[in-house]
Amino acid sequence: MVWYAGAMRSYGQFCSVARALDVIGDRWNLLIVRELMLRGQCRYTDLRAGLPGIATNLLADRLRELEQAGVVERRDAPPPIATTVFELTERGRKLEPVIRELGRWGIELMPDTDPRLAFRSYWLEFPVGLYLTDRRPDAPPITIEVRVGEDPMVIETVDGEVRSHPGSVADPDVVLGGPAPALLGLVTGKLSLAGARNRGLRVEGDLEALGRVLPDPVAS
Amino acid sequence: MVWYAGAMRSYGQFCSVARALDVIGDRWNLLIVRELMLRGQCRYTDLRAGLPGIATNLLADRLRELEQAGVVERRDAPPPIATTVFELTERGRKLEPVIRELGRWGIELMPDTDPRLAFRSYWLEFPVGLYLTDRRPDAPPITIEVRVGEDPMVIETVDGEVRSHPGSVADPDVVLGGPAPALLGLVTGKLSLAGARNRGLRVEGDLEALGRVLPDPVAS
DNA sequence: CGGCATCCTCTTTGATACTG
DNA sequence: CAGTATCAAAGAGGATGCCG
Repeated sequence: MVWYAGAMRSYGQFCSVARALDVIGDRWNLLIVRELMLRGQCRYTDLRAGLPGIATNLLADRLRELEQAGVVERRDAPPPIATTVFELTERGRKLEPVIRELGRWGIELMPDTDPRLAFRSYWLEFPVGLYLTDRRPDAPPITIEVRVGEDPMVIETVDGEVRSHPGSVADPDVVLGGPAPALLGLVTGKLSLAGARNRGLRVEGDLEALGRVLPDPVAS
Repeated sequence: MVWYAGAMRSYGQFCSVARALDVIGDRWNLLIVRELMLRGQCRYTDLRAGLPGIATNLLADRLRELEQAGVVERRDAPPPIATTVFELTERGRKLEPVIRELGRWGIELMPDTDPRLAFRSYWLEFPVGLYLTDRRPDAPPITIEVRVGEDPMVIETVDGEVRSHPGSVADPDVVLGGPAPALLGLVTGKLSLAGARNRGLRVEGDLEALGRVLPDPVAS
């Protein structure tokens, strides 16, 4: 069967914004890029797990289109693994500012609470990178383990920067748990520590280490 | 008739990138924002003119959704004008970084030539702001008139910055004309002045003034 | 005119089932 | 695991009509 890979509907405008949207403006496309950006190499099944609700044929279509547009690369992993992995190309990685600005803009639209929404812990990496800063870069580094959603995540101070990534850590300075909206409110400064606890946040460990990276809260 | 304003399909994810796309991810939405950002207040008909190909019912639907989401504001202009105008709200204006990063990313995907694409001269304002700089901010200001597409546009140096806006100017230092791809190539540095002329660019006036704001070309 | 609403057709999406 | 096949529902595109 031949069908010329989607033909890629275009706005037909000589404008770089419109051209960008020709390529990554279709539904799901930027979320596929988000997944690959946050998790690196992904298998087809990993992507499905991070994109709840996507139809499997749509994911296959989109990956083909993004590959053709030079945003995504497909590689057949070597023998021991024997599976296909997808990852961003250089062009795809250049979408990071777009995704980050979208995420920044979307923060104000986040619901205070809605238990029906899907959640993956690594989605918190964007707000963590945007809102947390190390106020005492010369002090010894700290680590915070976040237990929200399925998999744990680590926040750590490295050379004055605050990084985060999936995974666990031995003997963290702080352990955070509870519902995602409470944690997000704490990270963005929309909730104070007390306010976040009211919303179900659980905090164990060194509160001073936590305060070192949190922004000043603007509300309760 | 009741129809609950589009119900606004959602990805259903607790992620600010997904939330942003819930609101401005639908087809045409970001281009509507682009139009309002570049042109300010617009009438319905102005928007249609800047969005060739949009179905009229879709534009009406989208404007209602964007209004409901607090991105766009509708105002009935006072008696003498007696028409409705649309403009961005504060939240809408905050989309500027998103649009700018999209435009930056899309530059590399622009075709070298394609006469079938629609074009409006004010669409050049994004690349102008991204690529042109005043290399001699202390020298007297200069003005460049661009005659590409239907309406003229002015580029001028103001306090060391390069600004652009629709309109004309008396006695400009340089007048540029010709096909849009040639002008874009010149602005982004993908074409030298000679290369742009080969592609149909017309230049009249003070070449030195022009060189003062252009980037170093990276190719011919 | 300016600002839509309706009607119709075509394409895209979503849900589910099935396959090498 | 990495998709393809199928089908119903929703959305997009185009033409036209309506009303102040």
